[in-house]
Amino acid sequence: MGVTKSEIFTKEQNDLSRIAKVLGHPARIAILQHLIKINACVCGELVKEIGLAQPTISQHLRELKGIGLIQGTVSGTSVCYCINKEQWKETAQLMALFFSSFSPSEKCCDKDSKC
Amino acid sequence: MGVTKSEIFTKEQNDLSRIAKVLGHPARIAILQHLIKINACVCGELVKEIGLAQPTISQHLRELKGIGLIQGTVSGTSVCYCINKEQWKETAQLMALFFSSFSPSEKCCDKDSKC
DNA sequence: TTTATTTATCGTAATATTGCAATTAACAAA
DNA sequence: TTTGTTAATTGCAATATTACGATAAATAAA
Repeated sequence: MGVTKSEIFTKEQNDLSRIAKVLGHPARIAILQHLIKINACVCGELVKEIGLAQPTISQHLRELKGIGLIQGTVSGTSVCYCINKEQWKETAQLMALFFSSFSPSEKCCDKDSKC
Repeated sequence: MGVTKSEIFTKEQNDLSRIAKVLGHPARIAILQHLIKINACVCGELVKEIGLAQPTISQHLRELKGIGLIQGTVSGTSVCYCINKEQWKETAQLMALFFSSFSPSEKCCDKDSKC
């Protein structure tokens, strides 16, 4: 049915997967990496930098804005985008917390272990 | 057109987004969290634990296996799943590296900064 | 062998995503 | 005002994802 059953999951699971989903496209990773590399604002250069049409970039920017990872400031006819420091930190911590929740133990799917 | 233009992005961007995409569904986060919580193998319990049909869970498990985050061991008629330690560590490092690539600087989209 | 159990696969419907051309909106400069 | 520039929005086509019923495959138990 193409529709995710969000209601049967916890807020944490939905929050984390929402962030991951937005990061789940190479163009959006590329946009973030470019904003980081330039270390300041970028306007329409992203369209040239990434090889996608302007409406497509605009759409990806909106999704990144949707989870707060970037922010845009209007400056004349152009818009400056940059990383949102606070949200970046929060998101990084959320991810780090998730990955650190697993600590390897010996008994797992080994040949003699019973399930 | 619904198809991602992977060829215009770097391997790093494609790898990272591929992982994020798989993590971008609450059911797959829930599966991982349950495997972590049980700290050992789980077989068909996942179907009861998560509220989705058996073919749906099987499909999600296949995607998680696809990026190596979990592994399955056949045991009689059932299959034991657990976290793949090595891949988990590697994935965690890849994510951590990405998030640590941004270090906040002062000049960014502030009212007086020129783009 | 027959039956039961468990998981993977197939097929399909509903919905979501990706990408772009065309257009609109907003502003700056003549 | 008119013209040009930049970015967002709209509309649409192609493809992907999600979910599940039905079925198949594999093994265990009777």
